[in-house]
Amino acid sequence: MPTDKNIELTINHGHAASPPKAAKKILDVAYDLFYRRGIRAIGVDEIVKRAGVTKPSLYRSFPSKDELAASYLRQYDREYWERFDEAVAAHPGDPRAQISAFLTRVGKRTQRPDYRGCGMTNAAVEYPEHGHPARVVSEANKQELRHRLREMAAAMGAQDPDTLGDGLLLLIEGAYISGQLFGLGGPAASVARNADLLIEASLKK
Amino acid sequence: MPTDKNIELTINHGHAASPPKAAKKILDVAYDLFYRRGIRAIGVDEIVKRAGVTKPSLYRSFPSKDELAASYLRQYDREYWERFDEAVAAHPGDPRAQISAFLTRVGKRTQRPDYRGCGMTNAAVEYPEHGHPARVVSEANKQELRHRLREMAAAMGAQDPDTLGDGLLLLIEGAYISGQLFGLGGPAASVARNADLLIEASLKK
DNA sequence: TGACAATGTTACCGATCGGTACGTATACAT
DNA sequence: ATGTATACGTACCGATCGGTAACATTGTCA
Repeated sequence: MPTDKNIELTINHGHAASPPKAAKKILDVAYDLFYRRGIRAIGVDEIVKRAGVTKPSLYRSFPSKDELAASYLRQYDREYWERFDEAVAAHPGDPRAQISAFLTRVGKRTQRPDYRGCGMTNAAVEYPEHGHPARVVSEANKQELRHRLREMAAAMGAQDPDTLGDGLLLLIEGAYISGQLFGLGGPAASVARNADLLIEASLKK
Repeated sequence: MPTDKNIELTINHGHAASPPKAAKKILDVAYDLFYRRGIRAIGVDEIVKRAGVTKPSLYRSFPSKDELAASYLRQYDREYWERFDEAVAAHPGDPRAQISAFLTRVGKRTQRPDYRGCGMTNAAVEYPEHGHPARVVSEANKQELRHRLREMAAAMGAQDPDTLGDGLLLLIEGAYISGQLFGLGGPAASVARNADLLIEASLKK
């Protein structure tokens, strides 16, 4: 991702206390609304209204609504890998424990009453057209997830690391979706246990 | 689902050869467009244009766009269980083979170049609001799927049938989503193999 | 103080959104 | 032939969509 002219890079450009606080407020509000109610469902008018600013402020910081959505997803991406890396860092050198920690966390998140699934997954569903700014970010996130899972499956000594890594990804995506579909007590609650069973069955004997 | 005032029940009401064919064309076109590009992404104008009819024709057969979307999903639901029951009927009395057959089929479907995921899942993502006509149909479909999978898991002698059933559901939903995210060669291709591993690890020893 | 750049505001654009009032065409029964 | 019911089309509605032109305000420099 070589070109990135978005707000997250220009938010404090020099002057110590010159505040483009509007851009931050806009992104914060857009993040919340896009995640909770969907990107297509939210109009720019509602975003600027809730952010307490006006439309031109939005369009001076973001070239378009689609790019604002992409910025939201880039923010989501950062926080996503933060959570992932926390689980990894908690169990150095033990990929199986890392996965277990991450999936336990995912399982818990999916049981929260306001859980709305994975922002990345949802965006890809909302924008099937290849090349859409939001979808590009989403696809990159998922490719990275697949890559990491396959590597961890190899590190934990799976017979077929690619299959196990992909199996874990299927369980994770299933948890994201069924978390928002079934709510509390849904199948997503069992993602960690099922992943553990799958891992156990996939290791070299 | 006791009340159902929609077109599928009134499409041939008496006169042998004088049905409102407009309604069928509308539903067919809506099915295709809603599935391929998303419900929110498609306006009623495009539907009637592609169907070769006019807007009042649509609103005479369907009370609203939301209800048209619900009708599309009811149609999707019927075809869904048709496919499911075919896999079941192919292996009478052998739930494990039934699941295997269904998941092999799902895996193949997800690898088709124009695959766009599960219409039910996608609709639930597009409409997070509880009670939305489209979401109601989608949730019912998923509840039924969960129920059937848990029953089949019990029938095949799982140690913890509910956990295995839910695990299979997670894999299936993961396949639906990653099928449209990764396309050909994505993780969804391995859904049947991973399900088999999970089943093997979940049976009573 | 004056100049400049950045940010904010008012008011508006054409296009499209879901939905409808109302007139027309066709078929059948009387 | 003429009523009656049904299906379909023309033309339109207000609201909202994403986006912008022109102007006012602000803070930071010299």
